[in-house]
Amino acid sequence: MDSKPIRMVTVPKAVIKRLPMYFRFINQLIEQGTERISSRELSQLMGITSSQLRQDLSYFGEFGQQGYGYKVVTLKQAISSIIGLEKIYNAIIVGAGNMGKAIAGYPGFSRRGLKIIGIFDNNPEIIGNKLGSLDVLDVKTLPEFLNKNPVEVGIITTPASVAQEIADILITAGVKGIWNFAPVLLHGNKNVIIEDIHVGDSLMTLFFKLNKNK
Amino acid sequence: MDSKPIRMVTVPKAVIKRLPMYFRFINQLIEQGTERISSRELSQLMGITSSQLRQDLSYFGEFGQQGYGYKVVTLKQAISSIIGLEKIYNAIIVGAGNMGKAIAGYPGFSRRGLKIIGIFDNNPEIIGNKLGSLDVLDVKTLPEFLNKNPVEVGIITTPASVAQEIADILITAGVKGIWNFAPVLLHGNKNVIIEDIHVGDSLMTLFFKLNKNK
DNA sequence: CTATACAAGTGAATTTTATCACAAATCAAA
DNA sequence: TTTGATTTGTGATAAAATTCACTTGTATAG
Repeated sequence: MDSKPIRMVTVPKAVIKRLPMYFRFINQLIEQGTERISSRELSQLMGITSSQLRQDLSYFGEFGQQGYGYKVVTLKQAISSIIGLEKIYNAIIVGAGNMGKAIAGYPGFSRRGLKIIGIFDNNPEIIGNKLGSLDVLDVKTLPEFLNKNPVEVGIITTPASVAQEIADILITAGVKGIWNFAPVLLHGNKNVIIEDIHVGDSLMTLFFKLNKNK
Repeated sequence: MDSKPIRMVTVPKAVIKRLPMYFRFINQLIEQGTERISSRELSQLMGITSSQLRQDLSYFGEFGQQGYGYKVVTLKQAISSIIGLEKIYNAIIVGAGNMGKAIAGYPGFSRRGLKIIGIFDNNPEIIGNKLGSLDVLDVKTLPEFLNKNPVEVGIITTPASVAQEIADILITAGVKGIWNFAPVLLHGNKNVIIEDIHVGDSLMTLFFKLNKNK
C-alpha cells in the first residue's frame, strides 16, 4: 500500500504573498457563520480565479472534497497552521510616535499572536508615558532589555534616519524577525527575517493610478 | 527624418509596483548629493538586477546615457512625473484613531502632495479635538463637507465593520481615489481607484517566513 | 586622436506565474 | 440504485515577468 507522494516543489513567492488574503477572507466567513464554500464562490468573493485558489492551496496539501467544496473551519485551521498563527511571538516596538501607538493599540495583532512586551523612544517628553499597560522606556536601555527578556520580533517605527542603528541593536541581540515601518532598506544577515511595510509606497501607487486614469 | 517610434505596450503590473521603490532610492541619492549613477550601482543598492532596472525604466522612456549612466536629478524628475507627484490632492481622513493620527501627522505625505483638509470620527469624545491645525469633525457631517469642498482622495482608517459604509459615502460624493487601511475588500465602481494597505497582511507574511525558517 | 572601458537600451531566451480543462470523486434527487 | 450536477486537484498550456547577451554609443586616459 503506497502512501501518496509529496510534490516536492518550493512554494512560489506569489503564492506566499496571497496567504494573508486567504486567511482574511476565511476568517470573515467564519464570523458570518458560513460552514462550507466552493472554490468558485470563495474566489469570487476575493476577486481572483477559482483555479488560482485551488492551485495555491495545492502547494500545501488537500483541504477540500470533490463535489462538496471546503469546510470553512478546516480551511481556517490549515491556513493558520501554514502561516504559523498558533504561535505567540514576544515583540518590542521602537518609536512611540503615532505609528508605534497605532501598532501597540490595535487588538487585531495581539489576537494573531503578537505580544508587545516593551515600547521604546528617545524623546524625554515621551519616556515614562503610559501606553496601555506599558511604560515608554528609554531607547538607551534597549540592549539591556533585550538581554533580560526573550524577544523574537522587533518593530521599527522610528524615523528613517535612525532605523538602521536600531536594527543593528536588534540583530545583535538575536531577534528572529524585524517588522520595519521606516522607509529605508535595512541591512541584516541570514539569521534575521526583515519584513518591510512602506506605507508611502502604497500612497504613491494610488497617485500613479489616479494620474494614469486622468 | 523619422521620429523614434514609441513602443506601444502596456506597463506590466510588476513594474508599477516597483515605481515607489525607485523614487525612494533616487530621493535618497539626491539627499546624499550623488550626481550620477549607473544601473549596476543603483540596482545593487536596491537589491535587484541591473537589467530589471533598465528594462523597467524603458517602459517610460530613455533617461540615461550610454557609457555614463543616469543623472540623478533627471531620473528623479522623470519618476516624479511618471507617478504624478507634482500634483496636489485634497484628502480627508475618516477615523481619527491612532492610525488616522499617524497618517495626518506624517510630514512625508504632505511633502508628496497629499493635503489633508478634514478628519472625521463618530466618537463624541474625540469629535472637537484638535489634530494639528484641524478639528476632528462628526462623521455625520461628512456628506455635507464633501459637497462643499473639493476632495479627490478619501482615507479610511476606521474599523472594518464600517469601512464599506464610509466608502459608499465617498464614492457617492465623487472622490477619485480611496486609500483603504481597513482589512476588508471594498466594493467600488470603475470611476474610483481603491488602493488597499493591509498592515496585518504584512505581519502575517513575517510570521510565515519566521515559521518556515524554524 | 586613438584605444579601451563603460554602460544604456532592447530583442530574445528563460523562468515564473496564472489559467485551462479534464479525470476522479462526491452529492443529491428521482 | 442510478443518473446528472458539482467540484476538487492537477497535468498541460498560456501569459507574464525576469534575465541574458549583444549592439550601439559615450567617456576618458594616454
